[in-house]
Amino acid sequence: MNINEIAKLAGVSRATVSRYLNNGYVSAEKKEKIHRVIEETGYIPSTQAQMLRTKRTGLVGVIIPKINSDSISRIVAGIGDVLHGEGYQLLLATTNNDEKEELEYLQTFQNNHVDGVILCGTIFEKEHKRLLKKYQVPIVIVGQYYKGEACVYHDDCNAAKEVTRLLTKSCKRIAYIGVTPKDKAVGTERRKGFLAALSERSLTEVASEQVQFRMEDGYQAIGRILKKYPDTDGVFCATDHIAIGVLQYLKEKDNKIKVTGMGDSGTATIVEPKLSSVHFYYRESGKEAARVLLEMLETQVKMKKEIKMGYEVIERDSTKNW
Amino acid sequence: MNINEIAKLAGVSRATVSRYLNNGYVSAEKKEKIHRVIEETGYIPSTQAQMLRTKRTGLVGVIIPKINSDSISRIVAGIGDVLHGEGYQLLLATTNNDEKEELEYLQTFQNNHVDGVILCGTIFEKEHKRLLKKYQVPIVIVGQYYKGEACVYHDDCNAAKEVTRLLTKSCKRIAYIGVTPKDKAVGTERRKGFLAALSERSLTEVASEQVQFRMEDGYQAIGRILKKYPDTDGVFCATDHIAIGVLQYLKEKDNKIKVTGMGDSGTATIVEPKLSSVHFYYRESGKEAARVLLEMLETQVKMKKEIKMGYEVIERDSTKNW
DNA sequence: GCAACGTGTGGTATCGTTCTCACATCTTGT
DNA sequence: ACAAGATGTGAGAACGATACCACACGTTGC
Repeated sequence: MNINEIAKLAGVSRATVSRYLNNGYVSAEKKEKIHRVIEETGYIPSTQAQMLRTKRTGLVGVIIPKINSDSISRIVAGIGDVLHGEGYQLLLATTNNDEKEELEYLQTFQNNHVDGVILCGTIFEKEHKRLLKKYQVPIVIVGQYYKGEACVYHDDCNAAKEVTRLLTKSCKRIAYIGVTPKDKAVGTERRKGFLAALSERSLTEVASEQVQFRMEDGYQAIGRILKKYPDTDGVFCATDHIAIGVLQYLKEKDNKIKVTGMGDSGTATIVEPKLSSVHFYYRESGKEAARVLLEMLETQVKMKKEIKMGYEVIERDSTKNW
Repeated sequence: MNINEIAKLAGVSRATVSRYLNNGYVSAEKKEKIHRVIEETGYIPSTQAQMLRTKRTGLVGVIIPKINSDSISRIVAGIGDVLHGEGYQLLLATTNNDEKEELEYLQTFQNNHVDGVILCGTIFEKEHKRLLKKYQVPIVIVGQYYKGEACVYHDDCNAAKEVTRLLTKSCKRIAYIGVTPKDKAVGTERRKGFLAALSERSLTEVASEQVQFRMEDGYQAIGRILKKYPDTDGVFCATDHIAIGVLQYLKEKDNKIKVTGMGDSGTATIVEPKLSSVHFYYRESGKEAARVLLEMLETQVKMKKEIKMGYEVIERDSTKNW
């Protein structure tokens, strides 16, 4: 069932059917006829043919490190909120934190397929910069500041600074557990904020560990730290996941030092003690990124809008006496 | 840059370039020439044109109620594991638990766009049955048993039964908190298993609440139950989320009755007491569903394979004396 | 010697749309 | 009354690939 058949059945030309489906400029009489035929046959235009002809796919590629993450699934949900409403579908690509896969997907998406890309990135190396510099498809980066491209990011530095103050107000020997500085947002910025808060009080960190994003990493890191510096009285963790691993260790050892996380994951209020953390409006970030992309798609202009999202420090029990 | 240009530059016909890209049957000499031209120009075949011509899109539609869920994100991850490897991309559609949206996406996907569909369904009503009966696109249902279609589902009934035994071995006045029976897997089957375990010991439930999937629902439901039946000594919850809400309430009231969940979400080991639950191999379910779909895509046969996945009961602290 | 087959090649039709153009008709304003 | 514009229509050319067909050549086997 194609547009030709419909045209024949309705006794009009193919072009008129096409207009009926798109512009207008069709007489009421023929409109009625075409409408009836389409109704009867259940005809639906071939998206493939439309894609070929119009160069629009109605697809937006979303590249994420992994789906099974609180923050990322919220971002994706936000993107969906906005884009689904505008008739776009999300083409999801998970990279499993593999930089090479990420680059591959960027390539794939660029070549074809999608009208735009939203990149939920973590690490940007030379290869990324080269690729992004001459990227053909509208792209928005979310979760990281990236000079020269549209991006929606979080005020990681100040957020980290403020949450660290929950520690510095009562602790003197504070340790740091974070991630690789290659991750500018989570690794570098949060560390910068952490150190800024310490120097406000003329403190220096007791110890610093660099780990992955998993709970076990936090668990083990705090073990190493406490072994070496048993008098540590506060721990800053770059993510809630890490912090929860830390709490688990502390509970086992019945060591009630203070802990902060970042991200306010769903589990932050479930652990005991409830975790002090920073809430980022991830869903909003996703929405915002989608809106910027939409704007680029509509105007066809590559604008390098940079949107910094707010945050909210939430003090719970892990920075009190528990 | 299209296949014509490449053909011209390489001094061969368009067809030969096409063969070079697909079958073979090209002389070494021309292969070399074409290869060089493609290399130089960075030419990439238009997916849109390929889609139109071949009727293959390389896309698989995945319909899920919401992305921000432990079980679902694991299923999606599993689907991705398998399908990405075979050159398919996932087209994600979230329905926000809205039946109408789900039907819409099913329609959208059927009409065009995708080679196959994986439906992560919850509720199947008349409308679904009508639609699925004459569905044109290979489809696999995951998470629910569905007669007449390929499906990958879990042994919810026996899993619920076994996990309930963790309660019946020491409790006599057991309450039930579940979800709507419209959800066959989570609502009906799990309840059936629960009741079966009770009757093994000639027990009857003390109370039964039907709620949504959120933590707050569990929190409030257990409040209502304990108000009416303060001597309740065990609670079966149809999902971990609900159970965690229940635990939160119990901790606040310092009431240490026994609790079970189902699904073994990431938070089950984080709450205090650690939650006894059932582990479903969601990621495997996703993989399995993807494999079944692949088989259907390859053979072009609509097979109604039904795969029941295993489970593992995990006893933790919430069914011990905590 | 020639039928049968495998290999290699190009021409052309085709997929199902939308776009451009030419032209016809119907409203306006002056 | 007539130009200018809005409205309405269809023919035919794209879009960029693959599929099908015809044909050419070289090798076999009998």
